[in-house]
Amino acid sequence: MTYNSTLLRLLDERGYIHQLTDAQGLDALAAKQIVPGYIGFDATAPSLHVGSLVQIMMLRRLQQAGHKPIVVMGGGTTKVGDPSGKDESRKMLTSEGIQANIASIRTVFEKLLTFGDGPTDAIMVDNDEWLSQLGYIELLRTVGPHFTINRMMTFDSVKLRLEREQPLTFLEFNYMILQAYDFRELALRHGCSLQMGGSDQWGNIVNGIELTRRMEAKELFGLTTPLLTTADGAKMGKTAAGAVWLNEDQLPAYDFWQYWRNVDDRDVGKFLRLFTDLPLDEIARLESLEGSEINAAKIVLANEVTTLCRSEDAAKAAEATASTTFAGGGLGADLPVVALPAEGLGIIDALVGIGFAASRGEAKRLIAGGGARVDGESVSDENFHIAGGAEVRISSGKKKHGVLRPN
RNA sequence: GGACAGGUGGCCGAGUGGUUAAAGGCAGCAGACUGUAAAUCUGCCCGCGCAAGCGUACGCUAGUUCGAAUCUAGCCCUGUCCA
Repeated sequence: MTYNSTLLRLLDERGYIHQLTDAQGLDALAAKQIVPGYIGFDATAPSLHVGSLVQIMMLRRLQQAGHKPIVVMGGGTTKVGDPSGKDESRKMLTSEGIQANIASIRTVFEKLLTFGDGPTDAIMVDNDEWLSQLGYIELLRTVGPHFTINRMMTFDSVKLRLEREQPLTFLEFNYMILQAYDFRELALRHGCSLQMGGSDQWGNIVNGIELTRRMEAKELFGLTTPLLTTADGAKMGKTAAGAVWLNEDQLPAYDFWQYWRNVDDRDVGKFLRLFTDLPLDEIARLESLEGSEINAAKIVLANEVTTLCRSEDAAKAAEATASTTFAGGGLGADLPVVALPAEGLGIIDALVGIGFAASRGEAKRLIAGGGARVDGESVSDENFHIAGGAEVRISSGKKKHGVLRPN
């Protein structure tokens, strides 16, 4: 369908919309007034990773379209501890830990959204503010009657667990109630009328809408994004080194840049639309590049996203490092560096030291497989000694490079 | 509280006394081919050691045995059904 509001047109043409509860209703509302909309985020780690970037960008679009983004941090839900994790994740975060995480996560939002007190300025709230105030009996009496177990059992999150015979705790079962409660609370406190989220949040969002309709007779809207996977079917944001973190102190800018530079050909257009502000005709042009020319589009993607999430300088530095490292075979400034003692260093220690191998055994396997290089030359002798005194380039495979620098 | 089924490496999943550091798959790393892509093929994939080897590891603990992921007991956890 075609939309009248800037908001839905923008979200639609850039590929953010998967499901929408009431397209006409939201379209009409967004066309005539400022719509405060929110998305909830986890506070379990000091940084979000690229898996959350779609949601963050959607808040940015909301603001670009003249509406008000509300970032909801799940401080309250985090406090409870996420029981869905496997055996090890029983750790309960302390309040201080959660607050520190929220502060750290906020730095990224500040790059992508404009915060303040204005009508379309973004705000950040913590659901701990209201969730920790809830009394159990009170909650049961007020929201309890609006949920039937019958219906809760039909939600995918519940159904899948039961079908796979995996444990589903009462705590988790209550998540959807708390989430629904959040939406109502935000509607009352901030006039919030839209909740967005990943497609897995659909059920939670709908619950919030229904709860608020029943309790407050207010009409709210929900919108979900498509589940973002890479072209080869993997979930976004995982690489060799683990998650692709948005915060600089969790992942150096050069590695962040490299993640986007190495994206699958088929994902380039989609990612440009979702993760950059480039105009659509420009994206169409980049996307149509074929063969090795698409690499130019990937560089644009990497630069744009790195600029947004980190800084323009970081993007430039990363690109410069990449081009001298890959094209010239030189040493870029952004490469990881390890000190090279005057007496030199064994190849194994060098590989472990710079983090290309987790253990000495792994370093040896890398060497045996022909993947270890010093100054571009493959090293097959695990006793190889790197002479001290001069800067040396060390590589694991063709993509991971580092510098050994005399100290 | 009871009956039954189960708890294996990052994940899934074989394995019921020695030839099992544990089949197979996925994920990951490297090589070849390329475009710092994909697909494909090949090798690697617990730690230490140049190596023979050593140390850890199959929910936890204690046993049986020359020898246990495999047998026994207790405990913890999960599922299904029952109270």
